[in-house]
Amino acid sequence: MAISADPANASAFEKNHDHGRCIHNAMERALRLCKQNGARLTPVRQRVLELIWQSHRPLGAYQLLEQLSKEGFNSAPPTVYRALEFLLEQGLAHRITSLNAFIGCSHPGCRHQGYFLICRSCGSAEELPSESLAESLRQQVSQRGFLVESETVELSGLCPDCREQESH
Amino acid sequence: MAISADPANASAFEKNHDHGRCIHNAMERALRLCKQNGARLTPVRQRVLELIWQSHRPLGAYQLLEQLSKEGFNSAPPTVYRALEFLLEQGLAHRITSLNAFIGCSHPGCRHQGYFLICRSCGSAEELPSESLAESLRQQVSQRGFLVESETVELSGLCPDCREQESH
DNA sequence: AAGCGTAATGTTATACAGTATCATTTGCAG
DNA sequence: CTGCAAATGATACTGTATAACATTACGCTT
Repeated sequence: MAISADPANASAFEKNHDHGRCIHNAMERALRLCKQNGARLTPVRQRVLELIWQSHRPLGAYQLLEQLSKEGFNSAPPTVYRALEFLLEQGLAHRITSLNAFIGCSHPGCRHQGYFLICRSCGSAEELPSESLAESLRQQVSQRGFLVESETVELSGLCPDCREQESH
Repeated sequence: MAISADPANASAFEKNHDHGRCIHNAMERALRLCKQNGARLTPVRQRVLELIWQSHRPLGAYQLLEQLSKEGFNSAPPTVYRALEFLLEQGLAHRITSLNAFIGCSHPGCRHQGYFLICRSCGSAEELPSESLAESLRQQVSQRGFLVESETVELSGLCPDCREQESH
């Protein structure tokens, strides 16, 4: 599999991109967006965001909690759930319902629902930004007079890399 | 809103269809399918299937459990989860991930993933059998070399009836 | 700089969802 | 009727998420 041209904006399924830079960029964007919205990216919130960016795999609330606890943060469930709620509100993270887990949003700022591809083998999840898909969903549904307010679209299977592995 | 032509096969959002008949039909089909597959539709399993058919709204495992308990069935969680597992395997029920709840399958027998429209106001959920949607999902995704094994597509919002209500 | 209101965090407890494990019973093929 | 496999019973536990209330920190006004 080829390495994407821009290492800071690579696919989650690209195992070799410059992840340090990738996280750094994400944090910069997050700070900018929060300032812009008059929202406070406090230490816990920032740290949670970093953690869910660090692994390109969705993380559960209690995994995050454990890490936070190691780092001296308060370690009761509400702490992490509040931080996550904030990040979801600001459009900085997504929730992966089918995994009870959370992941950083790869296109923060623009209002959107995430459509996700989740690899059952390596656990990575990638956001699928497809306007045409959104369009065809909307079309199907409005035909029936249904008003869509939120969408959960999560496809699970094998990412290109793992698919290759398994065929050996 | 008009009453659908076939009362036994109405939309979940049709509040006035012949629901007794609707359940009856579902149970007949279920029995036939199980016999066909050499699977045993035991009393708990049958009752759970009836319960999730009765309300056109997805029911949580513990709601089901409570009802079973009232009716003298064993009332420990594994009982209901086993029954649900069986029904999912047989393609008689679906799981609605975003609600942690379960609903009867309206097209049992044919292998398919359910795409769901869920009304946040009345709680009904309806299966959206859209081949074209499935097609466009598959297309988007195979472009990226991803192999889809299972799909979760759940759209939440307002059903036609509730939409009307709210506009008053 | 002091005081004040709101937002954020701390703390405890509990609700809700799902599974592991092992014992017991039931249904059915031989 | 016997012996195996499938189904159920029973207990305990793991994991996910929120309610409720106390306390602290922040930023604005005066």
